[in-house]
Amino acid sequence: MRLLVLDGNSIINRAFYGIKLLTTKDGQYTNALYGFLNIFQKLRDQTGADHIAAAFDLPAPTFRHRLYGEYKAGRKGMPDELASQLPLLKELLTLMGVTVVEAEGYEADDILGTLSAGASARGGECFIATGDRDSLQLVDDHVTVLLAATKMGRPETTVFDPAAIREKYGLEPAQLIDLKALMGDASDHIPGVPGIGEKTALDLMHRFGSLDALYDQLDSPDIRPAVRRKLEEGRDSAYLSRKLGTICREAPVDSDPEAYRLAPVQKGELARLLARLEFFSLIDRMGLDATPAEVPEKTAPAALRWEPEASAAVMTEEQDGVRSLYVTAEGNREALTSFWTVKRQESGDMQAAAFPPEGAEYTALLDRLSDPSVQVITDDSKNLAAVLLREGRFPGHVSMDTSLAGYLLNPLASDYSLARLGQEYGVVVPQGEAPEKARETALLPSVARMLEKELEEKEMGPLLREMEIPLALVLADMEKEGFAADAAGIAEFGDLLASRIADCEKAVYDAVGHTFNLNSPKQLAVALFEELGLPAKKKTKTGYSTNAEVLEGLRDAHPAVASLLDYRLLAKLKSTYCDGLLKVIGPDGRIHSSFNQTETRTGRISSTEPNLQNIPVRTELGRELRRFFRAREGWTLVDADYSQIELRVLAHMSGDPTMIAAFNHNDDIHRITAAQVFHVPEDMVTPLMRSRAKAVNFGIVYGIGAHSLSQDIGVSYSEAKTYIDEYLAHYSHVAAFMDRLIAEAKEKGDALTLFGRRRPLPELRASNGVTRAFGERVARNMPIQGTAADIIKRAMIRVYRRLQEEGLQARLILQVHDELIVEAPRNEADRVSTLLKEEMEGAAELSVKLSVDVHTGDTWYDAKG
DNA sequence: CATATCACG
DNA sequence: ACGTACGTGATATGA
Repeated sequence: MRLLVLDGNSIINRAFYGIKLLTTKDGQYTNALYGFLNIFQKLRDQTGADHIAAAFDLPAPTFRHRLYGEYKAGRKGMPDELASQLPLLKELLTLMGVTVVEAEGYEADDILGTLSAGASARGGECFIATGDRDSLQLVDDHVTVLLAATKMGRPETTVFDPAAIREKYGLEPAQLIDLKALMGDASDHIPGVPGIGEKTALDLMHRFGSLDALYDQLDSPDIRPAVRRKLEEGRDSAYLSRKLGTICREAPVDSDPEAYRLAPVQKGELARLLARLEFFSLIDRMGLDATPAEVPEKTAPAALRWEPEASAAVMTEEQDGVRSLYVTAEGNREALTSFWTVKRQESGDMQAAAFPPEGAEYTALLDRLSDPSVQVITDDSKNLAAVLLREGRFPGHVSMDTSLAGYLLNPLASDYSLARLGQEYGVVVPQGEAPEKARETALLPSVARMLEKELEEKEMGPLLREMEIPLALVLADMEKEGFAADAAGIAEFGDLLASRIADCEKAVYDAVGHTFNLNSPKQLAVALFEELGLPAKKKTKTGYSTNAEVLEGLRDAHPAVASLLDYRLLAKLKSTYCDGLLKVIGPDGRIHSSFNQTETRTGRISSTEPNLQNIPVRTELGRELRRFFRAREGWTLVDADYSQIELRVLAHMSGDPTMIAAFNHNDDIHRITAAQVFHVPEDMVTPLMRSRAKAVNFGIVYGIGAHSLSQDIGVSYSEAKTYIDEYLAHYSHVAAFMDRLIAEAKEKGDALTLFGRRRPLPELRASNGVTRAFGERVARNMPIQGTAADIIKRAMIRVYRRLQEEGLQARLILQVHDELIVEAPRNEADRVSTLLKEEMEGAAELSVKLSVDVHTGDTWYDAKG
């Protein structure tokens, strides 16, 4: 018999503080539950326990509690974010067959004491799992404590049996009670003997063995007079502490381990609760088949019948004269692609079929996918579009894309696969012999219906159909086109960097006196702050910071620093850009980045493999790289970027007349801001004033704080605060708008863009002030950044259509948040420039004009104004 | 696999 | 005891 007793309160506390806050989409906090379950799994495997109990505090309700109904079991001093997880934890444990043990007026400790005593008395083996050292006094030959601690941010369990305690303290487990009676424990409100700390207490216990023996021999010459006096004065406190520190072993709970034999796991219920908590990985890890009981009847697929040979099936569903085609596609740029299609039969059963890219059926399928009278429902329209474009087809009419819909409904998630959405919406992957991909495909109709409904409720249908789905086609085309890169030029530039890097490296080693790994912040910190004795200014989680800001401050303190800064700059350019880009130039001499449409929390797109949205521009040397991004022979690049789009969005959304007037005045906004903040005429604005005003303008968009602004522009906190106050006084509608954004986000639980895109803000309900402040900054920033993202998405669709309508060969090839790049035959360049400006400026009707600057050139360097 | 750093808007 | 402006992605180190 092996009994594992969990100290529920202690472990959930550790889990809560050890893992950053997590919430489900409806705002239930889950981080502590997640951590607890992971620890639990580990402990169960480690101990091989067949009997498990989980003990929780249940303080006796006081009169006041009863009177005012404020009493909440075991929640003393607990933040709400944690308290709300406690009942769910007990439910989870119960479903896993674990007995939850509580006794009114007793703490978890007392239950640990009682159960371990019971097990010990019956000759069984008992493990106590806790994060609290108190329980060490319970250790004996039958009782082991597994102490959970966090070392260097990593969870670790230390095993304490009697030998381990002897080794660590030189005492028997039971003597730990007396030890604590002497030294006290601030966290437990045990006073101990005032003036006696851990060292003295341990020494006294080693020499006298117990509290009683010590006080019996208080006259012993072995005790220093100062210590003796403290002991005399603290006698009552010591004995009181011993009483307080002794864990009760007779709590009114069943002490027979048999009572805690693991009950059968209630699989269905458990899976359903875990799904509600969005712990999908745990469902798999626990070997539960995700079979929630509450499958919406209308959308529940029956068992999937997999008929590999039944490929001639017609995949359309006809309703009110509209033909629908459900399809998922797999493949990538290089590999051939097959389609999976799904059919809902008369009987309601689902069928999935694979179409390899050959034969008449495949061609027939392509025909249907290109037919604008068929509405296509898919899980990934960008991929579908990519396949069709590669086949030289034009994509037809996609009416639903489950990943894009899932993203609009919750941009905080990270997985929009059918399998994950199915779990979220209670649609089950059918069992059966079919391959997993086919079985997942069968979820498509049900998941699509569920998402459709919720999307309409949240008024985001138009966003899906008129923005995201059309954009997916544009992105697919951009990925297919790619951006021509001059590999030889990049390689040559890399060689140049390599030699300059070697020089810097040598200079640093010479200045420091020995070689080390310059890329290791850890080794670098040792060299700078220990060996050279330079002042360390900032700390990171793991040591001293060596970032550019710190180094910049030390530039003149030691000759190594300047070389080091150069090294960093050059090494970054070489490794990330030269080496990195060379790796991803395709056989066609072009770089085909992936544009991800479901990645960001604000609605922006992101670019990966490689990231073409962070190619250097701010330093002259880095900017050189853009010379290697070029138009193909006989073509040119047309680069168009919005001027101050986020500030214009702010002017519009806030309706601030001063700011609107400033923009319509069509002048330098940072200069105007400077004039107003610093109370000078516009022509008296100095470059310094302008750059500070610019920082304030950015700061406002980011949800400014005076502290950060002062750091950014290097002025005092109070000066930074003055700037912000002046700013908000001048643009008073902006101030009111920001307050309104926060109030609305708090009320609705979401931040919203002008076009109705949402971002849930669980942070606003946090009790932690720092987290809440973050939520407020996001509530201010997301509507602005997100609206700007919406506008450029609209612009991309308009540009794409216009190029098509006008029969131009020019193609969109890149978007960098406020910038679009088109590659055009030379003779189209002028038309394209005009077209870009018109479509981008016309992408939204705001109360300020949208302004776009256009430039052309053979390389990105030349085309970027 | 997390952390630090740094590239972009 | 914390943590200091919004949003991303790639690289290197080191547990």
